[in-house]
Amino acid sequence: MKITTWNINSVRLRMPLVARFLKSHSPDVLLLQETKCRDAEFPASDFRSLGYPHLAINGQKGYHGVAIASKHPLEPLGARDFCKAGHARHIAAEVKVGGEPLRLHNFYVPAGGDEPDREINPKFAHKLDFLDEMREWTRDEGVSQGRVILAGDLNIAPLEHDVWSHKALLKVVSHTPIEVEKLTKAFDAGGWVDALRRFVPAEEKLYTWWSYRAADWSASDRGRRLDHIWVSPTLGGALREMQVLREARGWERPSDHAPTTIVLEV
DNA sequence: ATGGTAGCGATGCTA
Repeated sequence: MKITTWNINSVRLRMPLVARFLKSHSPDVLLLQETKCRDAEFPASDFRSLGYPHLAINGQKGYHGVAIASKHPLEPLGARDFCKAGHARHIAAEVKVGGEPLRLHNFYVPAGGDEPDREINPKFAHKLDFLDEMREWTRDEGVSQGRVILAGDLNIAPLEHDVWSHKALLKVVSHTPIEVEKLTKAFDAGGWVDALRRFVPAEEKLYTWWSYRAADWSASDRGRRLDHIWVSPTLGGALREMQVLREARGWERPSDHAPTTIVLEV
């Protein structure tokens, strides 16, 4: 079972890149964030043609938006409106593998704006509240019980080597101590396994995102690990492979995020 | 310390 998460930054604009990725890597399931279109505008027929006819979509006009595309039938499990903000930032579905259901939660956590102070920046306050709700939801609803994957653009790089410079980014939204603490509490509440770090030690750099604003993103290599795949305790032993497709960041008119994939033996 | 780019959709907001 191969599962990819990718912040696509407009699914309509980048459908050719999605097609290129699906044809070359053929994941069973693709989780997308920042689709940036209403459900009626989602390029469903393109996904059907590519062999991904099963879709669970939660979109909105212009901003945010998440989707799950699958080769295998999906059982929709709905979308939670975190913080009652009316944003499309979560979608869940179940896919059957070998007769056993595998539950998928696809997240797009708020980026949080520029100023890391909840008193003066409502977007940062929203991000912190969103993370608190993720922890409470995980704890109170037993979200990580059974075969479950929580993945997506979590917009936080929690470890020192999830960013190009820990020291330089301590006051930069995505790597501040308060965000890291709240994300870690949500992670601990589920007993989740950090699937990507199972394959790359904490002492090694690992990024999934490189800013559009760099003159040469690859040469400067000032990346961050903003995209994550967490698996439930039950699935930890089933992890076999991980890949961050860095080369996709160098494709024509790319997303600023790279497709990030795990393989599970289930 | 600063400013740099991108998408949506029609002006500034979000990232």
